[in-house]
Amino acid sequence: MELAKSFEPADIERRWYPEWEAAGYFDAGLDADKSAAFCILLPPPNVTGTLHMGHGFNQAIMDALTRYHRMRGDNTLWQPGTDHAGIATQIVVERQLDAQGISRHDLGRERFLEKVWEWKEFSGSTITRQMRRLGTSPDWRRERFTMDAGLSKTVTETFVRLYREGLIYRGKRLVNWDPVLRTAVSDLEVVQEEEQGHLWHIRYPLVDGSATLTVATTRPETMLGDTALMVHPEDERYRHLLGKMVRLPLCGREIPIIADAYVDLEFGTGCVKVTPAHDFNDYAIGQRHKLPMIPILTLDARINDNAPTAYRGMDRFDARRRIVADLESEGLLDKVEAHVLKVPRGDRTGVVIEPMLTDQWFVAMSKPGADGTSIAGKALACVAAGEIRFFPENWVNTYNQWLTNIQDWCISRQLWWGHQIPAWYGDDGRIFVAHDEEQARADAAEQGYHGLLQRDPDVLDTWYSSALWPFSTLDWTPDYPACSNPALDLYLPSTVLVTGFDIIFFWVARMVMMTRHLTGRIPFRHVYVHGLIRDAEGQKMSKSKGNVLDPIDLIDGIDLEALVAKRTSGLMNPGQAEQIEKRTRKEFPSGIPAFGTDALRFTFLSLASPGRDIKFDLSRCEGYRNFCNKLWNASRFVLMHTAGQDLGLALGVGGDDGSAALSCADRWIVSQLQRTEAEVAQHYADYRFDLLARAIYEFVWDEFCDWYVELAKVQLQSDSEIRIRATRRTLARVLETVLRLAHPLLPFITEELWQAVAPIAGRKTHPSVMLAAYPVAQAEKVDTDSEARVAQLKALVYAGRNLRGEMNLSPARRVPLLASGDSRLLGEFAPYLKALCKLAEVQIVDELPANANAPVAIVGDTKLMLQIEIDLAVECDRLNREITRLAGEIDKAKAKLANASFVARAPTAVVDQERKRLGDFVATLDKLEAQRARLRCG
RNA sequence: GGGUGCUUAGCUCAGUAGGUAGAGCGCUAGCCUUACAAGCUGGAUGUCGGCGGUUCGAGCCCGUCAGCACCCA
Repeated sequence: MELAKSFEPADIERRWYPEWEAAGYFDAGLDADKSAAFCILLPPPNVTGTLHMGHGFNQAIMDALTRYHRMRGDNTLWQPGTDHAGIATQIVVERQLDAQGISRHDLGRERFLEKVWEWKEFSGSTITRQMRRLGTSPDWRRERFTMDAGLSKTVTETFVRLYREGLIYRGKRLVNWDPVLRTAVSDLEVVQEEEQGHLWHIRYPLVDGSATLTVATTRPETMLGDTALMVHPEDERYRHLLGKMVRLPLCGREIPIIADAYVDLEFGTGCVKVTPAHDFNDYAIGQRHKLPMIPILTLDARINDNAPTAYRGMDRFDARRRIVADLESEGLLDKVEAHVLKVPRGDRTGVVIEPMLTDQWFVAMSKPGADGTSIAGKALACVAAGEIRFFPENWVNTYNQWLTNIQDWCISRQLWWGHQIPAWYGDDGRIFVAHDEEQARADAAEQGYHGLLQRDPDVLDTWYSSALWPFSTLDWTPDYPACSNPALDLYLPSTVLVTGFDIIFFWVARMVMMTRHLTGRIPFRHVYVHGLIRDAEGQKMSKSKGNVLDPIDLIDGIDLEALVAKRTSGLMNPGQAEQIEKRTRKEFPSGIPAFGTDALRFTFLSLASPGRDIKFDLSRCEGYRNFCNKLWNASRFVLMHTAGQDLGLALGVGGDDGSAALSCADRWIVSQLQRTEAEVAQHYADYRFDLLARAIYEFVWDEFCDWYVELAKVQLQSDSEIRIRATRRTLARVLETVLRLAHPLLPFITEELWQAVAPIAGRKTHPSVMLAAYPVAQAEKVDTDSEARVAQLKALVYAGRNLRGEMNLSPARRVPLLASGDSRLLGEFAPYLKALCKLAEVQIVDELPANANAPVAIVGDTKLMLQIEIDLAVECDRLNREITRLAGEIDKAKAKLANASFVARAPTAVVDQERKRLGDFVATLDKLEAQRARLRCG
């Protein structure tokens, strides 16, 4: 088979993926006889668009793990699927309709949902197509969607169970309300952002007219709903006013002055207004002091009829301006200060969130369930007990801290896209939670209600169904564990969850809580938490910043114009287009070249250092594309010298042409390979993909290509057929092993090369490398003798090359070398030295000629002399520099050894090592000085 | 206010038994050496954020300060 001169990924990728998939190689392993099972759940991508770099990163890791375990022979499942992403998806579709001038209300719920399903089909298939481009190997036949019938059934079942257990309840509470979406959102969906605002100082007159109290507020419009003023109980300034009434400006209502230690004496005037219906802290205070709650906003954040007529129907921000103006004209505005405050905004819409008193459904987090422990308590316990481990470990703190201070989870959303809440209401307000309407009706009849039933129109928070993902995707049924299935038995819990730290709360903690509570099992054993992919400047990638990269564009390449067009289209704020274009043209003046999937994956894995975000660096990607090319060309070399040749594969070990024929170099590279294999296994166990990638990179490039292949070239010139065969065999087998070793990181190139190399190496055990056995280190092949000898050889080669460099010899110029030292060893090394140092010949002598004006290098007991006429001054200068350097090292070593404390307290091995270093330095120095004397340097 | 992480070569980052500071990219000199110019060979570049402590010995452990980033309230 003839390989192209350089690595061309596109064609290879196009060919192999469909073949793997069609052959069923990704299918779940369900072999009950195997002891090991490995499972990863794909964090289901949202069906809101396309994959981004974060997905690529996340999936490169998961696919490496999956392929690794599959090759190790474990029962293996990578469970794929997508998430309906309630709010996000509904927004996308609504925006599309908006562009046609249609609102969802024009369509009605049913037709709107049809539109969303159409979008879901389109987006879902885009995502899975992109995943295929990344070479991922999940079991596509098991693909699930959070709103599939089976998963929806699980949602309903668990909701009913938790309701009956008293852990899901409905109630009127103050919740985070997004007035644009007109839905409640959970605490996690609100981001607090620091913004420049104002602090308005407003005068509230006492009813008795004796004085006015000044209150500082960041939200003057909420005063319409004030039901008290509040001061600190120990605040001397106000103590005499406690219990008195003030008149609420603009409204005329009389409200009391109360005391509560919550008040910060230092902030503002030390006197604050209390609006229990529109502020979370005030809500708590209102309950403590039994204050009335007066909501003053409608669900779209306009002033409602509880307010004076003048403000009714006004938008909250218009009302703010108007109220401030009115206060000013009444002389009640004391002053306005600039003030930095935290503004709550919806993470999807960016709109200011309004605390709003509404009826919602909640999951009780810290209330004990039927078994006496709470859902959050269970989640804390299984991590504390070590059943679930985090990598890196310190994320446990974040997890614990959140669960310890957790609030009840608001799970109802006033949306259409999602799982509709299985609750039906009677005309009398009674609630019947049931699996379906029929059952609700039966329940109602049993309780004596025979009237109309109306289903709750709301849907569940997307994360509710996501929380069930570990078992819902494995076809859990309500009869579990009495009734199960092989996949559920094998893969719950899964082995490791691979995810970014940004969804530890949203998803990880909730999966632990729900899975543990509902199935009694933990959802997964390990949680590998990785960082976020950022742009080259460390900025978060986002459409609005115009700095997103599409992983597919790094694979296929993209020209500048297309990239600019992509980044500037569909912006929420088209005004940003110009700047985005400018930046893009500056950062990618010639677009992005095609790196191929393997290079991209290798880049992701190399950058996956724990506890660190990733500034994505295109030059790294380029470097790993070059690495792929290196591997490709090394394989070409090996194939050139082995294809159609006799490798002596049939000959037994120990025979004439068996392992006895292996040279020192052959044994050395095999030995290094074992060490690399062992190292790789350890890095997989520790989830250190950065070190893993580097171990493979260094073995392939630094040891195999730079050294072994060069040494093999010499051996292939040997006149011993036995030696040549052994070399061919070593080349082929080491390469074949490397291809298997690297396959989980570089699936495509390794497959393509393995198909050519494995048969030659006599190792075509399977139709695909992804099914072949993963290499396992064999301790008996570690050969410290040959390692030491090759280390010596390397040192001589380095010394020879260095001499050439120092003497400014052109690489084309071949010169003779004289060597003195261990003549047996030098005899063995001579052919290698000759080739690797580009020498005309290597002559082994007892003593170097005394009076030659030639450069000499000292390596241990060996002296190397290049036979060239040189400028005496240059060589003396070089010797002097080397002598000075050594003298410095000797001084340091001597000082260390003269330190009695060091000799007495440091471990013997360290002291011995230091003595040896000193001895070596002194010996080398002596020889250098002798050489300098011979040359009669000045 | 509470918490976490980071600060090592020009850039991006490794350095997890405390024992002679590393890689890639970039820079530089020279090479189309029959696997690879996406390459080969040689070279330069570091008060390991500051200060203090523990230790025979600190990039690594402890304390403290500074700067940056993020999370929670």
